[in-house]
Amino acid sequence: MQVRKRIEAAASDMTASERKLAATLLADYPFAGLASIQDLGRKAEVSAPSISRFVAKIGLGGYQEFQRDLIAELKEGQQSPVEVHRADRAVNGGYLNDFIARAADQMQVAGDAITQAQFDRICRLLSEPKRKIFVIGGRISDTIAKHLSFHLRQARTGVFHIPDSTEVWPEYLLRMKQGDILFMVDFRRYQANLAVLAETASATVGARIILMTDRWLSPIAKHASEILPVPIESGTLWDTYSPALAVTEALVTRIAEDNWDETRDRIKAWDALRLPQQDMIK
Amino acid sequence: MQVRKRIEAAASDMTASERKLAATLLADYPFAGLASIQDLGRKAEVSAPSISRFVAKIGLGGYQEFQRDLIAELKEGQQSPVEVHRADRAVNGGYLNDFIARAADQMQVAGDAITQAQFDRICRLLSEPKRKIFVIGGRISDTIAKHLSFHLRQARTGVFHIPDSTEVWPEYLLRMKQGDILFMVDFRRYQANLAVLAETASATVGARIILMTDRWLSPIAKHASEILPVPIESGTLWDTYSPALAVTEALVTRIAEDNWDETRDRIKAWDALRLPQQDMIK
DNA sequence: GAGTTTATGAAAAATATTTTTCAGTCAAGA
DNA sequence: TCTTGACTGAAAAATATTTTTCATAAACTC
Repeated sequence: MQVRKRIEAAASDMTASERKLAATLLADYPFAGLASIQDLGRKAEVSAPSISRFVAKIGLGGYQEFQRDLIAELKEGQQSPVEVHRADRAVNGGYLNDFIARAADQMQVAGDAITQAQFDRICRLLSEPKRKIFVIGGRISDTIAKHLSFHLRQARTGVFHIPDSTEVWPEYLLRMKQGDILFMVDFRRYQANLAVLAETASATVGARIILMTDRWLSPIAKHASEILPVPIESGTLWDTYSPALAVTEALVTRIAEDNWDETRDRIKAWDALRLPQQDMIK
Repeated sequence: MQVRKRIEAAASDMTASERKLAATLLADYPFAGLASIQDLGRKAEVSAPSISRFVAKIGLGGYQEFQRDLIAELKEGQQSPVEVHRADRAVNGGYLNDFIARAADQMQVAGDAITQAQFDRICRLLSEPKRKIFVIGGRISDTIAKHLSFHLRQARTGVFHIPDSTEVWPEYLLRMKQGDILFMVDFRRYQANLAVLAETASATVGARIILMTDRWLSPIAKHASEILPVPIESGTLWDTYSPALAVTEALVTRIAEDNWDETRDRIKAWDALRLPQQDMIK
């Protein structure tokens, strides 16, 4: 139940100081309740014990629980940017447009959650030629990981995409050296085997792990030295990976731009090898 | 100064656990910071002392001051969410945000370019249980195609992802019946072999081709009965596939929602088979 | 590879916060 | 006016929270 409702429900049966308290609380709801019990006491001109009793009276376990509830409400009620946005353009509707608007908003959120410095740092790490780069993702998110490794491979040497099958993992682990990068993408419905891989790579080999994950943080987080948090809630049945893809693309594009000379040469060389085969079809 | 800005400002000079902390904080800003230092520590997989030091580093007097600031911001922002949001955006620029803004624009374009009627029609085609669905993409765009087939497979039977290697294609072609769907994703640097596949499938087998492509229209277009045009120019060195992914996600989400009962059952059955293996790792 | 620096968390200490106890106050009724 | 009972806050006690200290581990440098 909402805290506000609880207060209203108990209103008929309140003492003088409790009413003072209730008024103070509701006058600046829910922020007044976020101060310490002392501060709130001062503000409402009521002693701390009265507050303690009040909180018990409205059926909560204690002042801390009371605050937790308020925060939860606030978070809940926090009008998501999506809603704000949608109100903005109320007109255009349609399933697709709606979906896209949400995805676009989540992308914005991703942009805000990743600092510029972090972005630069990760680009730099992925650019250093001495480090090898190993890339892997989860069942679904491997598509994102593939995108990364594919483009990274055009910009530099030493990029390996680790296959799904755990059987060949040791082979890749053996190839890793200290300081090499293991870039992992893991979104919810985290895979236990990826966590094991992370553990091994960081503990045994000394690889540096860069993790792209959602806000609940995959268990890999504890081994990671860089975390790229990306929102994935689309407000629908399934998650959206568009923000993750956008961030990935931003990374690889930046890296390619920074190393343009090498990238251009590599693409050229690569095309020369690929084109003759391209039309080969039975 | 906003706490978020403080974090960004200090980002260049952070240790590993501080970065983890920053990521956690920003991923669920500002609510993550409203928990107790212990809880936050648990969430970010970092010790309480590290948080204490972190808070000092970003120039605040202590955890309590940090929380007070967050609450003040929250209260501030509550007044006029839209304005605050806008203001935020304007300031922070940077490569990533810039990139994301472009991608978001392109997504809008995609939304406008696909009519609601077409979107619905394609969803319906992909939902009809009698038609089998074959999916394939180009070298890079197969990422998008994989996403489609993966999710589609959760909503229905008879979904096949055609592998890269041309050698096995005939096998798939033999399996196709008139009226089956061949969903192809092909962006510039079109692959000749895909065009051949399209030609064969439509002329010989009588499959219906749905094509997702960019505005230059892949050579497959002439065989396609539905074309989903998606913009891919990012204004940078490389193209962006975010709009394509967003459209794909919109499709599969809509389809799953429309066939929710079946989808739910399939996912459940699927999980039952998958979970026991999930932890299987050497 | 040895030595130095730096970062980290466990434990202890310090601090802040909340709850309980308890004595005083006040109002209502005899 | 006295008694009774409920309400209140000061102070103490109990808790929870935060910060400091310190030993260890990791990373970096020469």
